[in-house]
Amino acid sequence: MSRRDQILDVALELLERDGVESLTMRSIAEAVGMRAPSLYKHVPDKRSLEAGLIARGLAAQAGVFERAARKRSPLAALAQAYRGWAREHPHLYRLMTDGPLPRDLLPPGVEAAAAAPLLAVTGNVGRARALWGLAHGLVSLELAGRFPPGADVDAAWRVGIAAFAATTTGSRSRSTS
Amino acid sequence: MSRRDQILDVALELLERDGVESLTMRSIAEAVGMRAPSLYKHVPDKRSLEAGLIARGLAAQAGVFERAARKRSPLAALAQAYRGWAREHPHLYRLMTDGPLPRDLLPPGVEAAAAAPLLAVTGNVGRARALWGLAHGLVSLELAGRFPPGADVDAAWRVGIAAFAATTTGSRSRSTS
DNA sequence: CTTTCTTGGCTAACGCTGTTAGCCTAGGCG
DNA sequence: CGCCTAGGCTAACAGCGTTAGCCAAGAAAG
Repeated sequence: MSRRDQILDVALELLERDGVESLTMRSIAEAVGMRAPSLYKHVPDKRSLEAGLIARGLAAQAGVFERAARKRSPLAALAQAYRGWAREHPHLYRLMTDGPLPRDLLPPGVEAAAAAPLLAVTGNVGRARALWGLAHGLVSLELAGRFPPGADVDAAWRVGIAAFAATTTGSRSRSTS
Repeated sequence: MSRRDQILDVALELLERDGVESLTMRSIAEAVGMRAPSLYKHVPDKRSLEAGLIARGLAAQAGVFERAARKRSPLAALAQAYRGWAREHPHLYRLMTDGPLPRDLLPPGVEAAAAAPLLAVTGNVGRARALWGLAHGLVSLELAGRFPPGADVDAAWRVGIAAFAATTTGSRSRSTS
């Protein structure tokens, strides 16, 4: 295992435990057992380090989503998988979704791999993006604590996926854009 | 106009022009015509200053959304108003939605005022939150540049609101939670 | 009218951030 | 054996939010 991967391991652990604003070059370095400037012998800058974490997150999502898409009611399973993964990795999820994707630093294909199951289940791009919007929006609002405490978030999800499920049967493959 | 309001004016202008990472205490102070530490004679800290901007954003949204909710097809109009406002004030929108709302620093009622039209149009809380999730998710993905360049975001919105419109008539007032 | 006190500016500085420059040492290799 | 590179180090810089402490102008009180 390369030193870079070891740094990413430590950084990921730190991120998931303490959140994104505790992920500093100095804290990572200390956890690895070196001083901050030495990190730059293995990683060009912090943005690239974060991109490494994002790539891992996308790869993990891809695996989870693929499995969900093979279940009996794939749309609901996918939605549940999306929300579940986000709640298990809230800090990583926020790192992945706050701010634009560092596409220039990502291994090619990893973004598409995470999106593929969603596209497969929904059938067309418009529906995929709408469903993605719904899922990301609900997750994002939930993680940010925007819903009042005690709000029935499950109910909102049920309403949302019901709406999409209805149009699945109601107007399947109407537009193929 | 109090000095605090004048500072908020300048900060808002700065935010909307240059984005959230250019909104520093020193840049605000310079634009106002003073040094950074002097800002603390009028504002307790940066978080409270940002809360002031968020409050203005919520108030502005409330006005826009109320007008949209009175149109002929309120759901579509509301969705369009939501997206339109976010695109007109992308930096403020991100400031408002990245991270949890500073509810302790917000004038009471302003959050509810912005949410009220959505609740009125959808009828019940579950639907309101699902639609909010959809709108926020699509806006957030669009502003973060998550969709590939040239993606038909309009189509995704059409699909999304169509799904909700369908369940409006199909199962109106089924759950009243 | 004078004295006192509050308001609102200032500079200097602290601890934090990411990052760079430059040094040094251990180990592989011709 | 000598050299060169890989990978550590310290010192430092600029910029961040923020605090301490100083000082002048003007209001307020006797």
